[in-house]
Amino acid sequence: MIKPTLPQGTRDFPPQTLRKRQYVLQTIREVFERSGFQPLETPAMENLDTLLGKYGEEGDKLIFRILNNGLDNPGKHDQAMAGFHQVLEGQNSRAVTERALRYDLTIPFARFVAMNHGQLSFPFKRYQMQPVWRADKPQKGRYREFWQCDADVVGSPSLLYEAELSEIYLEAFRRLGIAVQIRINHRHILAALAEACGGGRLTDITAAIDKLDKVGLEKVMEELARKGFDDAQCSIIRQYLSIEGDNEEKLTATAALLGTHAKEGLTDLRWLLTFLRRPDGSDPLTIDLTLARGLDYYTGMIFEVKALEAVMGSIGGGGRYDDLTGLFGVPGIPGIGISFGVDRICDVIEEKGMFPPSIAAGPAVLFFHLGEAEARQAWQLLLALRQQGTACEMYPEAARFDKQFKYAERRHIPCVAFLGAEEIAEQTVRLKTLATGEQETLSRDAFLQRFARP
RNA sequence: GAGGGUGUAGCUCAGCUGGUUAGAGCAUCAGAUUGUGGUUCUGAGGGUCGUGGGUUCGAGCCCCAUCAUCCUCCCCA
Repeated sequence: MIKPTLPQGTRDFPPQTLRKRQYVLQTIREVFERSGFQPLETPAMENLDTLLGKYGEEGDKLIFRILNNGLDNPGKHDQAMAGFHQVLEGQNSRAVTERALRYDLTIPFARFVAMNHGQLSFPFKRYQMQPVWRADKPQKGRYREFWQCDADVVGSPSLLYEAELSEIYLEAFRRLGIAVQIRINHRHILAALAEACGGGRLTDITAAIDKLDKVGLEKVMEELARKGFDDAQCSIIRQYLSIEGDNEEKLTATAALLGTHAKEGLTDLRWLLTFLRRPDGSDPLTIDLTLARGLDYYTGMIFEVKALEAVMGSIGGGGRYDDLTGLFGVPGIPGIGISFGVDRICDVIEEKGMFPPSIAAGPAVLFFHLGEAEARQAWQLLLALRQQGTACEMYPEAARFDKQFKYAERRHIPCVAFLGAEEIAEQTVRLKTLATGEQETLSRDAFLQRFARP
């Protein structure tokens, strides 16, 4: 016999935990649906080719690959051996693995759109809530299997969707009771910065400046110097990172520093901020010029959501991509999407103790088991209660009362019903509310009425 | 991929510089009362101390390895 364990970074979800997750999923789903997004699901696994090269070099390493079946087939022995040698040299081999678990929901969606663009009417708005897998090393807020909730729109370059998705973030986190900061930036601005530094090396720059709030300005500049940026280039980046103030001030300062190269990005940001501006003049979004986001396919506005009042990495992110389906041979379909990190969101709500107590509630009524004959009568009432849509159950045997009470308490069942000899004789039922200890004797009709939904 | 912490009862943990039969609280079960529990009292079950080696007269404690888990860096949701 072996000790049962879970694969690293995966978790079981016992009932109490799952209720919390479902509450989060349901809340987000309602916001998606209300905004006109339609549900979509894709398979847990994709062809490896579909995923490789879409998430950057690091991303490829974190994709869970599925070993092909039948590798022990003697007829294919040589092929398999050759494949393994390729794998050992760090290359991919279809002879060994040709499928992989999905890494996110965006690329599978792009694959879906590329396959079905003839049937879809654009703009196409879909949401998707499914687990994804990453071969990361687990730690706080990081799992190998976790859920994402994505909303994407493809087939329109309109900034109206930047606005719509922003409002979805705001509304969802408002409903969940999480205080967040939603940060935005624009890839064009980052590109303009790289341009001002002589072009190219965009990744080196973004990787370094992304760490600003974590390691501080001086460490960032050290890293850049180490990577071979000269004084003139460092000076520009230093000025860029030194830009502070409110959104308006950041826009102005960036325009002054980067000039025409950044114009398009700045115009987009300004439009979005103005569009979303609240009646009191406040901006619900915050410009963060250091925000880069690792995913290669973003080309326009980028988003990231941080929980305030909680130590946690980002709990959501997204951005616009001009040509995601182009990777699959269908060019010219621009899109934008956002993602909710459900597991981290659950962790934050748990940390803040913000889950509504109601989600722990069990069935409405527990029927006590008072003996074989009594239980038979009570069972009929139980069925009638269920028929009208009220959740209820019966204790399985005529155990001591304290056991039956304790069971009700543990299951968070608020009421218990007694149907014993007396009640049967009088055609009544005795109802006790556990929280208050109150008891009352009701006719069976009145009893059913008590739990009937309005 | 690099580096650290922690593994003792179902859960949370104690266990001294290595020394008899490894403990506590909670939980569970049984009993004291039985058509109304949660307070109280009594008792019981449950641990090859993560696993495998080593040092020692003697290891839960020291050493090595291994596994699991948590955390930090990298990167991310």
